[in-house]
Amino acid sequence: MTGGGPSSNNSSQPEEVCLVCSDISTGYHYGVPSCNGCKTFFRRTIMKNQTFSCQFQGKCPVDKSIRCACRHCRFEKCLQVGMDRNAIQQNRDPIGYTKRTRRYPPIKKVEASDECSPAMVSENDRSEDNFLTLLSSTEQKCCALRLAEYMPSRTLIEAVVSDCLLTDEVFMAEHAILSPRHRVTSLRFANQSDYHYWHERDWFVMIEWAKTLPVFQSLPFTDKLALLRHSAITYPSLVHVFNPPDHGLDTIVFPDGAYFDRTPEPTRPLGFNKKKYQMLDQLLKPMRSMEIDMTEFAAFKAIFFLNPDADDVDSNAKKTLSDGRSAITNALYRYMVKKKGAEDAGDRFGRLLLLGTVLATMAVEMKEAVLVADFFDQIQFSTFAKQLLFGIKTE
Amino acid sequence: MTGGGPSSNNSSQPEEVCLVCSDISTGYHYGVPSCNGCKTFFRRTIMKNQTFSCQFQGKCPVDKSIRCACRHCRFEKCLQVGMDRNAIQQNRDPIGYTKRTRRYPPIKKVEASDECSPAMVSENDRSEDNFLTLLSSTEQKCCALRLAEYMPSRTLIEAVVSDCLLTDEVFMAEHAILSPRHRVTSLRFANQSDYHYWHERDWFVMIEWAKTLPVFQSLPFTDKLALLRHSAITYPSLVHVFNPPDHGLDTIVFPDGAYFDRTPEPTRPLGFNKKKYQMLDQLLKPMRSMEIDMTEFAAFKAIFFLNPDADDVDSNAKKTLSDGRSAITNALYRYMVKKKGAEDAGDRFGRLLLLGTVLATMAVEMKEAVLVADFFDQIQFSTFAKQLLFGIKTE
DNA sequence: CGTCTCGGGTCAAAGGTCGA
DNA sequence: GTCGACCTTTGACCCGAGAC
Repeated sequence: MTGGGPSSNNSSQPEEVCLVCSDISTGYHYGVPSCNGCKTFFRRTIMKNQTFSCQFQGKCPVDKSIRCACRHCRFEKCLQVGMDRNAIQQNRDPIGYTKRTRRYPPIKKVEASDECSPAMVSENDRSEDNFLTLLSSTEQKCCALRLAEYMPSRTLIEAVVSDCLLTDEVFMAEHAILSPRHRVTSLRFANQSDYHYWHERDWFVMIEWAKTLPVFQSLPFTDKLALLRHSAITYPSLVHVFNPPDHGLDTIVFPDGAYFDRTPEPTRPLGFNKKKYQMLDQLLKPMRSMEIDMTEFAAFKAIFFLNPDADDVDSNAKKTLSDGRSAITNALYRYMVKKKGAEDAGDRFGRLLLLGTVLATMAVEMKEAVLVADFFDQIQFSTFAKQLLFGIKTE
Repeated sequence: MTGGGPSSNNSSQPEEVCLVCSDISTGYHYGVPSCNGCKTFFRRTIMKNQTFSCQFQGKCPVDKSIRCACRHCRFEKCLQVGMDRNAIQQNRDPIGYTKRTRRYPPIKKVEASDECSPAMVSENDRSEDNFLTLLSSTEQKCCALRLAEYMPSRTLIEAVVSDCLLTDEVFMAEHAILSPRHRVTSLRFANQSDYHYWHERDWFVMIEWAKTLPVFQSLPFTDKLALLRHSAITYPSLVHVFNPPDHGLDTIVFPDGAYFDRTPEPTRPLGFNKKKYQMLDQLLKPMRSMEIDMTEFAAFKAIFFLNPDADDVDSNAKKTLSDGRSAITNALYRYMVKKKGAEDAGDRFGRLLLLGTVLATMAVEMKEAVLVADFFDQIQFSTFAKQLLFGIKTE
């Protein structure tokens, strides 16, 4: 370049700056280093012979981010830094025009990443984001399956090794249809068999859901069991809390109209009531207050399911789980930034992850077999559920 | 072919369609082909910072004919199809037609922009950030006190109600000096009395530390006890893990040279070894790998100490705790953004908060008195420690 | 004859308006 | 108050004259 090249300058001053708004300058315009916007703004104002008036006191700051806020002050600033109105050429021969291409090519640049860097979203980020989308759509299928009539009778081992139903299009088309029994016709206080019924359904769906997770698929069989066991109590709770029907901050209604709330049930064991309050106060209320959407819920469920610190998980699996979890965490965070803006995302993300402590607490407490018994009373579980909750005989 | 009009393309593709409501698109808005209505709706929602909630299940269809039926679902759809909130600009100068104009509130604009504008931080943010700085300096005092000789003998109640030593300049100047006993001269495998000794010291410091927290100060006495009890096991663990001397990813060395690592100790109870592994594998390794600094540690400790879900915390205190915790969470997040950049902050923040699940697990498991006994064997605690771990007699 | 700069023109996509 | 058809304004990008 010839020595005076605008950008070659000194290394310390890589870009010249618009004297009007401090944006990056595109060269000298009307005698002043300025950006494209201020250049065009000045020309237009002169050409159209416009006058503006300031809504305030004629002292508005003019900055890249707010340069459009007050045209009067922007134009004043243009003059003040020395833009020369005589450099405007009133009439010129018209020039040919060309059709321009879309400003937004199919790929969106998104992600606010400041202009300085290449700003390309990394390949890795993109695949994590795609996975989040996938998780969300899987979640919808889970909802459908949960409300269907279909309910297999099988052992835990059979459930884990069998092909995944959620990804079986034929099966889903045929069976994943709302059962008439799973519609709210009237509310009634939930009894023991309601709890049983929905827990069995949720465990069934849980395993089908788990089998869609690549990280889960890659684990050895015993680690799969360990994770499932670890989530046996928390998974259904999460599902009950998140899924409709939503009856406010202190009532959980099952899809068939059975419900429970903070009403104490003195005839039940202490452990039962404690569990109930915990779920309502520590999970239901915060989750509903946050108005978590399906994508966030799907991510949340997966993050806490893929727990490297779950009991009996082999140490070889910890790294896999930890990485899988991170991928989802990061995608979730980016999702929240997009949805709520960077400012609120931090708070929201923090709140959601802190709910993990509640889940962890529930998971540990319910490991005490006595509490399980309290919670579910003396009613018999299916073989499947017994194996899930209490382990497989051979152990 | 550039020759064709912008949208006339081929006759087969006459109109582009709004990805939100399937109405006719008027072009790309906020990154997405969309109609005028959805465009304006999106802008207004962001500008006014509105939140909607769905009356149904958050799955309302959004279509030209019914797009106004559920604003929550319409906005969700906008986000889902990829409308970019970063494309929203600041308020512009009104282009007066005839009547007066409406202005939106200042709008918040944060993120990446950093360098350009003063980016006025909100008053609230600033005070949260200041508090974080304070936490960090308090943490340094805690370290000093921990390594001092001074060790009071008092009951739990006396400890909680007495004036805070950490903020007593005179006391600190006189007593917070490194004791010769708390220097590593040589390493030796930790025995039972080493555990005891350091736990007693850490409990002592914990209470002095807690008394510096305004939120803690504002609580009723019984809630203070509940929080302290809840952190009785996890607080010392955190301190052991974070504080020097750092001997790598699987050894904890107390300041006086007593150490422990993954060496199994078959003569000890099972609970003891389990606890040890948990601490080393689930806390020490992740925390040291992350290279947490003192500010982050200080915030982390406070976030998990101020646990609204701790046992026996009165429901009136939950809100206070929750807010106090949020303030720190937010400040911590902003700190990480400043330190690591917006990109890495999400990941780091997530990792740190997820450690909360480990803490929660430890806290619950150790509540079983039998585990406490296992861990500490049969050696006698001080009155103070007994009250802390097992409760005060009157209960 | 390049090629760099700085004039002006263009139009997709921002934001604003106001009757329904 | 919200909605959205219909405005104005913005600015990234283009063309071309003139200087080197």
